[in-house]
Amino acid sequence: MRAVGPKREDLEALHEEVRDRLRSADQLFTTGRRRLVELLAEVGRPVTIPQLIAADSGVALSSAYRNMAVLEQVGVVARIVSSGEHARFELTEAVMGHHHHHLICSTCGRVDDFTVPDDVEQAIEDALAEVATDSDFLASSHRLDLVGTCVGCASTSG
Amino acid sequence: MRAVGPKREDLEALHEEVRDRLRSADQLFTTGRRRLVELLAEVGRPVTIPQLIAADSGVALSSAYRNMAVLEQVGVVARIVSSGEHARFELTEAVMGHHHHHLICSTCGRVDDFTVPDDVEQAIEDALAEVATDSDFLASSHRLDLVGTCVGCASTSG
DNA sequence: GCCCTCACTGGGATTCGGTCTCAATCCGCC
DNA sequence: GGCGGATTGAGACCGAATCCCAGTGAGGGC
Repeated sequence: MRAVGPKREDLEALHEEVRDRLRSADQLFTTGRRRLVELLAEVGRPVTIPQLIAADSGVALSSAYRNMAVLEQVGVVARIVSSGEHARFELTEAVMGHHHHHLICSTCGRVDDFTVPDDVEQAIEDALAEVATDSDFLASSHRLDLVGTCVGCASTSG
Repeated sequence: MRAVGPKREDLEALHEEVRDRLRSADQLFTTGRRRLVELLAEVGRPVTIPQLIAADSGVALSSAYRNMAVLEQVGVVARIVSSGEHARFELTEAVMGHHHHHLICSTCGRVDDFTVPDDVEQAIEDALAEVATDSDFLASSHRLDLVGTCVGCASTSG
């Protein structure tokens, strides 16, 4: 029983946070945007716009893409372009409050979150800081993805 | 003076390797495919098809994409979809002989290669192996990208 | 609570990266 | 050198994502 959605208070705190961020950018916290945030919070992993529409037929394609762009701009959602297919969206680490990485299934495209132990994370950050310095590169973040085959695809194909 | 291209012998060894891999898949090592491999070896970092065509106007769009797909299939080139823009291609670690990661400029989209110390790489692999086990995920590879701003964009924008 | 204004919505047209089609061409083999 | 099949290249086509614009809803002033 995973990804059954956040507890009530968490959801309200999340909406509060989103509302503030939108206001700071002179944007309204409309019903459609609220719905997108709720859907993303419910599924708890990166999903595509078609998936969101399938889950809630009341969401319009163009509005979904436009609102995702707005929410991305204010730092509420992150866009993930893992392959050539549909882009995926998830709530950012900034609003969810925990740093994580992605398990990417190269067969079905599914993406899940995972975390690594703090000491490994620290080692990675240290190493990357050095690389950035050596390369005259202003690093803002890092991405660590694990690419392979998810349980579902593994059992289906083999 | 970086990325001025590989030494003569390296290039021939590379062509040999590519020819073998293509033959194993019942594919020909044609002039067009040779040209693509040469161009990729010359630039030494992930580039888009339009960039390759700009560098060598004798390359046709459809053929370039088709041949990249073929070369990808036989493990000679890797496709990188860093953002919503053009996909980028580079020679694989298998034919170039060294494991590396990517510096991605979120402003101009430019991608460069970098490596991390062996001990850090090992720590990452160990941690990921454990994650994969815990998640019932069959991992085939990992990707570690550093996202930020490259020197060119940093100096241009201020 | 009501109206007025203006941002937001949504359906379809449009853009654009990438793939497919198909006749012409090239390559490897005999 | 000639034959047969794979490859090429120009353009048609496809699909993801964006743009356009008339209609709608949200929030502020009264």
